[in-house]
Amino acid sequence: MPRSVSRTPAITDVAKLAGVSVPTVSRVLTGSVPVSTERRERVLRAIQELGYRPNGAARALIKGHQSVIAVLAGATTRYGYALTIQGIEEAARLAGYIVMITVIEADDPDTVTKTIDLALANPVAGVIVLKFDPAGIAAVRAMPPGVPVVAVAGSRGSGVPHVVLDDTTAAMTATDYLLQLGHRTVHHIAVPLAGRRSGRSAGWRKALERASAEIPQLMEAGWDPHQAYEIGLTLAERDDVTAVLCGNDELAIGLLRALHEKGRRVPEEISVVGFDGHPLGALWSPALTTVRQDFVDVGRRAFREVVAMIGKEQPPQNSSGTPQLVIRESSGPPPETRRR
Amino acid sequence: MPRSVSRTPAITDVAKLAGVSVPTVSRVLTGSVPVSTERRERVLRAIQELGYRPNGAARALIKGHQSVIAVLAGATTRYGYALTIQGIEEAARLAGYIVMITVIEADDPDTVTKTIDLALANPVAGVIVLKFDPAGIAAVRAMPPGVPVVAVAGSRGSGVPHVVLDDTTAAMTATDYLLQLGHRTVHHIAVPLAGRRSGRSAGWRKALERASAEIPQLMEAGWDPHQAYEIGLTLAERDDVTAVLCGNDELAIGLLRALHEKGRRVPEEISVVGFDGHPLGALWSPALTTVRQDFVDVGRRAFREVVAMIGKEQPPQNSSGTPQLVIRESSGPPPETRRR
DNA sequence: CACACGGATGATAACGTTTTCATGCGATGC
DNA sequence: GCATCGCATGAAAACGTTATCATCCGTGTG
Repeated sequence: MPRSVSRTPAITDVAKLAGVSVPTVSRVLTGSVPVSTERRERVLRAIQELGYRPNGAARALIKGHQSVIAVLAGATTRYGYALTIQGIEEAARLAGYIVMITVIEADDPDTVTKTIDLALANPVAGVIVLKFDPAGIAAVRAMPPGVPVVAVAGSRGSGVPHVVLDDTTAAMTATDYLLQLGHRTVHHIAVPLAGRRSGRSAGWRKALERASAEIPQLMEAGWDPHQAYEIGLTLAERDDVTAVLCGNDELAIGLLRALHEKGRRVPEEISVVGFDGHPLGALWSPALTTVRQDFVDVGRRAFREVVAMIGKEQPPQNSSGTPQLVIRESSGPPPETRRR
Repeated sequence: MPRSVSRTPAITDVAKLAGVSVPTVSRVLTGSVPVSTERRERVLRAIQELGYRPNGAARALIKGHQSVIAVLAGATTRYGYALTIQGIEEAARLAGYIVMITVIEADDPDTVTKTIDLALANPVAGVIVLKFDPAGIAAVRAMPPGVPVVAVAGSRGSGVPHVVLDDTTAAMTATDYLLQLGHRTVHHIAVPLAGRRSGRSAGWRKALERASAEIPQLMEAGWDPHQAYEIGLTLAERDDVTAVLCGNDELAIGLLRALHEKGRRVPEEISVVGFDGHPLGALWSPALTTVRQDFVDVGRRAFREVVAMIGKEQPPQNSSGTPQLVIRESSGPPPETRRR
């Protein structure tokens, strides 16, 4: 009979029931040192009987080394975010780590610090910050020193190690593609943070500059595709717009809807290119041309990097994933070219 | 100068530097007992200087009460899954808890048990299982006794407390709606697990039975919208199909694409209704009629339930969220009615 | 036969924090 | 003016586990 009904069994209870010492039970559990078959079986039987389960806190305390990776993100449900987290989780699980998710909702320093403190109140081995938005930037800035931290971002940054998903190159590829089709210039509906430092907007601008094309006013949308829809309604009235690069596929789909409602034909009159490779983009009519980004892979790389930091090892060579232009139905030559 | 560069500072280091006892530092940290202003300031200064950060494992060990909630899920990126996790995370963070995510990849007992053991090797207060698929069912089954666990599912189940998202009612609502429009019957493309116990398929069947309508063969698709697309290609050839209820919005969009390619008009010839309320569904052409489910709310409810279990409190009254039929462009009366 | 050796085992220390208990001290009540 | 009380503080115990060290026993070697 267990000594106390209310208390969860501890290793001492197991040892007592099995008639062995506490360290022997521990040895059976960890398998670090051989234990005679007879005792091992007695111990296992006692564990079974008591429903014993080692206390993780005590384990973590003595081992000093933690096996939890904290992920800080401004959101979890957006396509790129969710996929990156998936990559982190998968790599972590395979390596025997567990991931903790904490959403950074605001970007004012106080709230961010409070949220980070909550996350870091638990024993974490390292931190991965999804630096895709202002909240992510604030999180990186608010990280206390001494904690291994890696940022995942669309472009390289300073302060902490960055694992990048080369957004700049990706946006240049997409913009170049549209220019080569004959478009005079390419308009751009950007996701937040697009202002100055977003890799996507930077790549778009750089490609236009290199081609000496006119650089139109950047249109900033939020994350909500409806905002791109609203922008699209006004864009549909303009006949100087023949190609639009969107900051992500959701925005592109919002834009497509607006153009459709206004009777503008895609790609005959206007070409639309999205960003990310959202699976639903392929099922639109017209199917969305996009730049596929390997978010899962960047998540895996971030995990490897943070583990290397923990172990003070040399980080693995940080190949940034190659973006892939996926040409589908929503892009083509501009109307002028067609008329020729 | 800190004593050792390599070691992270502990509470003893703070106490030494501040010239107070260890418990006093602890009292400053927890605020449980008043400390004289002078000492409090010395302690805070020492903490600042050392960059001290309390060890969560030691805290968890002594307090006995953990503040980590483990979430077990078959996937994280699918719309409903991601939103449920979002709801859990939000509620948890506000209550001072942190969530750990672990994906259950396979559904064979061995792998599942191993994954759960990995998750439970950490100090967790309770577990929430997303029982939306076979992996989730396997996880619930493999949970060791003694751990507070709540399942989130589309229909009520046994064994552990369930927080439900009344899929059955939702599917009945959608099916009734289509029948009332005049459709002779409603076809159904189901998500996995649809076999016998899925609430969605059950509701669809029940509504047809109640209306004494013919019950067509259920078509089972995976989670990939392309499978619904494939099914749609064959469905487009049949003229006995006038209404299709899909197991989720992604499948519905795959179906819409197939019908569009085959030149079948929606909703004039065929009505399509999705499930979940995916934001992109509203931007399709035609905009997708769907049954919106409040996943975020079910996540919140699951969290409250598991916290109640931990504290042995009476669980909050478990109102199952009311599904909401969102009628958009993809559904309408059947062709016969229109001809009249 | 004495001795070293190796393998299994138990006693004890250690991890870093909070809680409990005891102490000293100034203020208060009779 | 003495006993009592409350308050801030420090010493020590406690949480549950693993690591370290010593011990014991059996075996092989000289």
